[in-house]
Amino acid sequence: MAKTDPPNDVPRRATLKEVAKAAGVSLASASYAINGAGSVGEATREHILKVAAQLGYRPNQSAKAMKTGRTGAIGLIVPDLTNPFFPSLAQVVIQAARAAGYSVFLTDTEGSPEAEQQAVSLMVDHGVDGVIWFPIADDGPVGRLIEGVPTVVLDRNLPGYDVIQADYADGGRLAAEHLIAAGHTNIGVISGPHAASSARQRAEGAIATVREKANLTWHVNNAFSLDLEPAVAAALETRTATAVIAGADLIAIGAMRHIRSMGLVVPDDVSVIGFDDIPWAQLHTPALTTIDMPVEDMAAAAVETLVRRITNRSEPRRRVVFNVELVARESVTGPKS
Amino acid sequence: MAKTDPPNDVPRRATLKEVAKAAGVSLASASYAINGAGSVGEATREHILKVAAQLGYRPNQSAKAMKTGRTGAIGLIVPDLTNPFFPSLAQVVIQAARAAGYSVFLTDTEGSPEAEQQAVSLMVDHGVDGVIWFPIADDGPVGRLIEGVPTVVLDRNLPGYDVIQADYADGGRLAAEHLIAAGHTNIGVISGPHAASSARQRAEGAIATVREKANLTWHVNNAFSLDLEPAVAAALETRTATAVIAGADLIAIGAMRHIRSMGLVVPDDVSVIGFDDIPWAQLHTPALTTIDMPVEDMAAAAVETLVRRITNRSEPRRRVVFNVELVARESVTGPKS
DNA sequence: CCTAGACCATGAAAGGTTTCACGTGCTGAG
DNA sequence: CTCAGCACGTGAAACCTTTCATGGTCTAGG
Repeated sequence: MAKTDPPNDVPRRATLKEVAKAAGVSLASASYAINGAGSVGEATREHILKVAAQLGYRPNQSAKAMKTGRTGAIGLIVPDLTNPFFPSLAQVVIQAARAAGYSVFLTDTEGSPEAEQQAVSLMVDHGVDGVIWFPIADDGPVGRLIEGVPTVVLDRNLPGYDVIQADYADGGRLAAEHLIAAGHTNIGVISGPHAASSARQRAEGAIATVREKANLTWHVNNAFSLDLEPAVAAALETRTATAVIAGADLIAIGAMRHIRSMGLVVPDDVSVIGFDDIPWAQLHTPALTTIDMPVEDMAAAAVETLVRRITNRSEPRRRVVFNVELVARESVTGPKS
Repeated sequence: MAKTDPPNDVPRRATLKEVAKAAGVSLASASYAINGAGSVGEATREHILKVAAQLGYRPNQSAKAMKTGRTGAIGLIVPDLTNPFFPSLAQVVIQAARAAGYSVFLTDTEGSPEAEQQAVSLMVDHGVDGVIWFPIADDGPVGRLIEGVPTVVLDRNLPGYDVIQADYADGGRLAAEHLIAAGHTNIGVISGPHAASSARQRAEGAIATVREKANLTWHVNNAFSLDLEPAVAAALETRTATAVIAGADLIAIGAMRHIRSMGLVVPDDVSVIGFDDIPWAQLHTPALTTIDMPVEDMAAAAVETLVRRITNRSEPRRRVVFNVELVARESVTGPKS
């Protein structure tokens, strides 16, 4: 009876040593040839490359990582994949990373700081060269863990990190102006959780402008997603506002559903404006007027910044703020006369 | 002038050797203590653990991987993150994987076989313990690359792999029955690209049933997403069908938009039924009747199967088929009398 | 009191790669 | 003709861990 011989269904990948031997050169030369570094004669290099290809050589990344300290992986940490904004972001990040030769660990923190903590730690332990982090809240214990790993922070201005943001305050302003220009004077604001600076900025931008040029009928915060907080529902039900600015498209959509369930119609009875321009926004009926930010550019900038920092840790910190713009659709009209 | 001293802004993580030295034990003992393997006295183990914690020791995964051949990472390959079906899937996979101690490399193949090829190869090179793969088409060159890496295939029945599927044919049947029960006799079918067996199954299930109990007015395939193929638009414009079965919710939504742009209303003029039950389906106006499959269960099953195969490569192949169900909403009514 | 084992602990090899420091042999300038 | 220097190659160390084989100490049974 043969004892368990090496399973031949799992063809071990060729090692560099084997390539070197097969090519009749030293390990060092093989390495140099393949990495294009060192000094190898043109003829030898080609020969080695040919042999390597023949053997189907693929470098063992773990070993490589051990020597170089580079894993070729980056992490992307987002709060909630269920919010369509994030897949859009992830898609571009993955694509850009791939172009730069990196693979992407994706993790979803489920909106919970504990999960965020755990996720990040798993990721960092795993050995990533850098992290793109879209924090749930402004800060928290996670910041410490990431210490030592190049990190670019999306959407929030965390001191000490590279930061990619959009000009939310201006977005809030734009939204308010748009409504005011349409003739609204009684405007309500629903904002996201104020633990997040982004939500604050959006709200503050809107509120400041509304206060200045119209009436801020009410302001509720801490709305999170499609399911409306009771406070939000209550505010909506006062029917005192003819227009609503929501801190996110998801919130806006939730609000519109609620409004409809009250027997009112958007935009005839109440105008609604959102934030993010998620893909559904234009698919919704009525199509949602919203504030659009250049996700693609932001994602690309994030990757680019991260790669830059990975390759040169002493880069000066960067903070890039992208402009937002209003995209007018059907969910806003003038107030009922 | 000091020559560039070791950068102290990047605190090198403690190595196991350092822990061992600090604890006054051998490297081996430290390793055993931390991994809970080998034989270490209770007292020593605790001491080592304490020292390790103090030093903030985190094992170097690359080194570990090199010895053990396990990277603790799995890959998830999906066609298109923009289709909300996939983020839902990804979310559960990531979560389940995390629970099992794995991190997830996510990659989006942009619906293109070349990108798929490149993505997979990058991933495999990177060293993943296994792959969950949602193929674009039924087969192709990628299959070869994955050879040697444990793989579970989602949605398509690829021979030789572990497979997780939903019973699409039955879904098609369900959709057709539903329409017929509502009184429709002229039914059109729009299906996805027939290169994908899933699309074929959906269509075949629907068509068989329609043929049997009503009239198949027309059938166009190769629809892909929101943007309708000209052929699809043309079919819709014949206005010969009072109900349409679409091979995916995204297709259904695209169709509804087109129908509306023709001045017709869903469901009064045309009933529409989709496939997938993506989150938008219920948010859409009118809410979309669709075939729901248990994404969470499928994702969890995929991870579980993969982990099983990783830890025991000689597991028998599995093929799990999940039941689908129809969720009735607003986009279907009886035909106009 | 002796010895077999149990129990702990350790040294050292191995795993695949990069890279430093060095050694050849040749070219071309003086 | 000599020798500096270049181009090309190589041996070996180092990266951090796991794990095998081995050795020492102590206990308990005979």
